[in-house]
Amino acid sequence: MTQDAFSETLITTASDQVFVDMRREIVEGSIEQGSKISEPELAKRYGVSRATLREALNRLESCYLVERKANVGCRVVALTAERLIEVYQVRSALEGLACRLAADNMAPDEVQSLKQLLNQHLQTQRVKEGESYYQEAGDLDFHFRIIKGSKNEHLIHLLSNGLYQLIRMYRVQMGMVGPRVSKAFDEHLAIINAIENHDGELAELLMKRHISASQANIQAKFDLLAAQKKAAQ
Amino acid sequence: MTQDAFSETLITTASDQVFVDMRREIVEGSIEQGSKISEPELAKRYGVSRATLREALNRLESCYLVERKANVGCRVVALTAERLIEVYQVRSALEGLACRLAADNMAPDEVQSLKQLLNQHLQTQRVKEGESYYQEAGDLDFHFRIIKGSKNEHLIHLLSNGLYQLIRMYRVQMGMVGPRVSKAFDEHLAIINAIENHDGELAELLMKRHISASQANIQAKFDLLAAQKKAAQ
DNA sequence: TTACTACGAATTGTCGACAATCTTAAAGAA
DNA sequence: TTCTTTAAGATTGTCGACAATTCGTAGTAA
Repeated sequence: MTQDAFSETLITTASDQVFVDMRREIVEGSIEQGSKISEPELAKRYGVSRATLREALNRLESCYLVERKANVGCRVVALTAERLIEVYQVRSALEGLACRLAADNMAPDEVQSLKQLLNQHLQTQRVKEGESYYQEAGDLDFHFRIIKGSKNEHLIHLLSNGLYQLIRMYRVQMGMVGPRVSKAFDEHLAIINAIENHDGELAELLMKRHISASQANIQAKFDLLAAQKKAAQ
Repeated sequence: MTQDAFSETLITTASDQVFVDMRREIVEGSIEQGSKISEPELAKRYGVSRATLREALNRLESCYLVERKANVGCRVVALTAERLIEVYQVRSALEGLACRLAADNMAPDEVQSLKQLLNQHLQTQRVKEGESYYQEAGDLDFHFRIIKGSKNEHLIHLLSNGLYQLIRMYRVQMGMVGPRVSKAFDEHLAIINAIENHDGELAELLMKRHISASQANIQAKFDLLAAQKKAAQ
């Protein structure tokens, strides 16, 4: 029984393992977006029965990575520009809330630890100059800590088990390693300061802006890729 | 193949039917909150195999009505005061967003139809004087229409398939038929006016307030019931 | 050629049985 | 007595097979 990195999923059963594996493959694009999922084929590939695979598919559906139709089957979700907007609208509202709650509920040592993490990121960033570390794992870590700091279990579940896998999927598959690294760092700093001052209103506002900027960044990348794709035809 | 009233669930398979039936029983309290669910027992009761039942349980889990632990089993969610607060914090953020979006995206005829519905509610209310109709179905209908008016599919799914069943569970089991009926009507009117004027900011604010009031109302009932329960011991 | 129908292959939904795990209760040791 | 250990019982997880439905194809008629 191990624990998964990207959500607090305890891996105890075979279907847990298949769920986590498939999730990784979908997020990273090994299993192509929009592609149909054949139950018999994948069951054989993961070495489990169809019942076990279907259990995993059910859970992938609840985090919006696949879509099912009765008697038809399962498809990996398709990353469209429209859906990106929808997801980020929801994310902004929820993570804004998380930030406001965190300003009230985060323990002082949690805040200190988060500030320390930011400093550490700054060091790493200076050395590696635009290395993808910060943008990927570091940014995720920052957001997760604030989400947890809200102490709202329902909200935490909704974001970390629900939305974030889909958001990661966009980021990974769009290849987000842009020039937003240093800007994002400053924004993170401002947010944590607001939280430290228990200024929930400001923290919420800053987080919403931060997320809007992130959305704009991904959207630009999306349009760029779409244009390249069109030119290649 | 029929359609379910409380979410756009198309009932095609046996597990669909079990899912909808169980959901109703849990929301209404026929299946007691906090109680353990025995797979063999319920499978027999619904006349399906365990596989089919488990499929339904998976979906009940994704709308937060049951909780599962690996190798241990399934429990109906317990309605606590803490959870009520958490859920309403999330609801307020999401439905506030829905309202803001609806102010931009709702079609004029949808707005008119909603105003008409409100008038109809007013008539009914005058006749039946505090009858539970408005509080239950009418209020739900109002909120659902605005949620749909946001045109954000992800948000719509999150609210109608996710949160609202849990919210209904609180309302039904707390026996919400209070004196908020007329007040709620006025609040609804103000909200739809803001939407009609495309004033998203105001609409969001009003909706958040409306939901806060609703939360306070349920919370009061919750405390009352808790006090009665304590006195009875 | 085009549209419709009917058939067959493949896929999904459902079932009953077996294996792995947890829970309960009894038995034994400190 | 109280705590630990162990074994039986029950419950969940997993499997392979069968039934129901869908999708593609070939064939027929207009």
